[in-house]
Amino acid sequence: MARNITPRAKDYPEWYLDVIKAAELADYSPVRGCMVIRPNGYALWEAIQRDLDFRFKETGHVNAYFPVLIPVSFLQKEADHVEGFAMECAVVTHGGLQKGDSGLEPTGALPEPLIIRPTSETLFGHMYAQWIQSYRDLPMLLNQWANVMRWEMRTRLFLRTAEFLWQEGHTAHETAQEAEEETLRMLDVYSDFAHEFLAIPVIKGRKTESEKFPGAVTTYCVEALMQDNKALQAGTSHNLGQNFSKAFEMKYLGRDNQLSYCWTTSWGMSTRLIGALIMTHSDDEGLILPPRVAPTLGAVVPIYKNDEEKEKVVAFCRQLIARVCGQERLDAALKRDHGRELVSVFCDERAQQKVVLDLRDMRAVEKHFHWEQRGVPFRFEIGPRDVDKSSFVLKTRFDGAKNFFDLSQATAAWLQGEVTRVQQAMLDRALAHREQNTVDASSYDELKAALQERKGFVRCWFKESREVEARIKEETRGTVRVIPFAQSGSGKCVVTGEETSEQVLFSVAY
RNA sequence: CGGAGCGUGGCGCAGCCUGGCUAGCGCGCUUGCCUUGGGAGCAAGAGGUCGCCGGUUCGAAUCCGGCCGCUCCGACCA
Repeated sequence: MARNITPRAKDYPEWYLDVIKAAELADYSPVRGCMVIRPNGYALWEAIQRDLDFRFKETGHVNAYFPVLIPVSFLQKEADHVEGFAMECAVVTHGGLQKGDSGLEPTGALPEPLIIRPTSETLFGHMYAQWIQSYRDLPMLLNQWANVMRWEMRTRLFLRTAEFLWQEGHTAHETAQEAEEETLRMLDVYSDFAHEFLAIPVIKGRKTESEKFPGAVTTYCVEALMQDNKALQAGTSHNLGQNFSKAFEMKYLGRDNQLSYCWTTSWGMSTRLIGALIMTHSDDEGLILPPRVAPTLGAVVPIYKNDEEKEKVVAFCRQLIARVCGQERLDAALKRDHGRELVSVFCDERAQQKVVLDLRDMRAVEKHFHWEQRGVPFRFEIGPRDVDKSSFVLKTRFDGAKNFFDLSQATAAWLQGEVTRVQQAMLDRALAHREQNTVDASSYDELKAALQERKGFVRCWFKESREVEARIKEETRGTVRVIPFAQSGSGKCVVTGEETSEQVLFSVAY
């Protein structure tokens, strides 16, 4: 159907890139591994930021901004951390350029090289050490929205790029228990956000030792399953224990008048979520956005044959928009967008969502494809026949449903009802996909077969072991994605036969 | 970094093996007409140092050498 999009069944990675291109979400940059996030894509990130940021504020966090450059010596202070990140750091060695024989060349070598942050634990540690004096300064609950850089070998738009946008929360606490509570609280925030806002079902749990964050005591994660049955880590929350506070001398004078090291955490979600959004919901026709996320919630497409019909139909479209968005918002939009072919009417300023009246001089069918590929959740189709009946057609993007409504039914509350309904239906559909693609394995052969056949999440009893995990990864490309919190009973490890009380989910991951 | 492939208008490609006139085609773009309930049609246009550097030759997109870049597959990863 969509002639510019490769069907998923033919080539899933190609489909993914086609969807991004068709929806104009991102483009490649002149620099290898980097991407330009285009307005349609950035609007998704803004929507994610708005909702997530509110959840951070609700849980007592405040935002700050830390610089992008970090002294190399900082990275060295925590042994595991260096080892984990050293190879993927971009390094700044010079402060200037001069004209040389073959064009501009670096000059002014720095006494100590700087790294472009791959993450900011070290810098937060350094500052926290200065800001935290006593238990009265705790907990310290900061977050920052920032870019980070990791020199990746291979990149994919949104899923893995050299530079990406994210938020990183960094907190310091008085006790180990408080830090653990914070780590788990933020994991809940991530899980709720994924379900409620992105309509992406995720599984909460813990990472194995080999998958955890370099420098963490424990890493928790929310893990999602994509349409092609590969897993995607959607967010992580780390309990850093006292590893960083010892490395950076983050000490506080306690209620007992003794100096103690802080207990710290960090947690993050990134622009990778946009990739998750695409690979969870979209279809062969293009992008599908959950209605709460969509910057353009609805597109109104008038259908007409001649000027007389056009006038009649467009007037009706305005009536419809006035009912759904409010007359004042429509008037403001008509004034602002006067003479433009697309009139954007806010239906919710706070959520920055709008309904667009499409007055472009194109055939209606082409407009349909246009909005469809961009994932707009609702399309209002209005032709002369509808005007005569005082009705309109509502097409729902996620299931292709076409329904007739009377103009009198169209209200802001009605649209919100549709939003709620579709949002839930999309979550349900994604959840059903995950459940249908979660299988059990009771032997190593079954595990191997399931991973090789890309069955999705493969659940089995497993006794955690670096060596065994490495072997399985070698043989199947599969890894332990998550050790879910929800556990009951015990069984024998499918590989070693040892008794264990943990079932894990294996999968091949992005 | 190892293996494979590819660089020709914005995108996708043909031409290269076997050198030769003005470098083609599809999509897209611009203008006009005509159309408009699932990607119409016609007409006229705009747009290319054939990745870069060098060599062979009367003559190079085409042959030779070097370099650069990109994509895919592995090792590494939010």
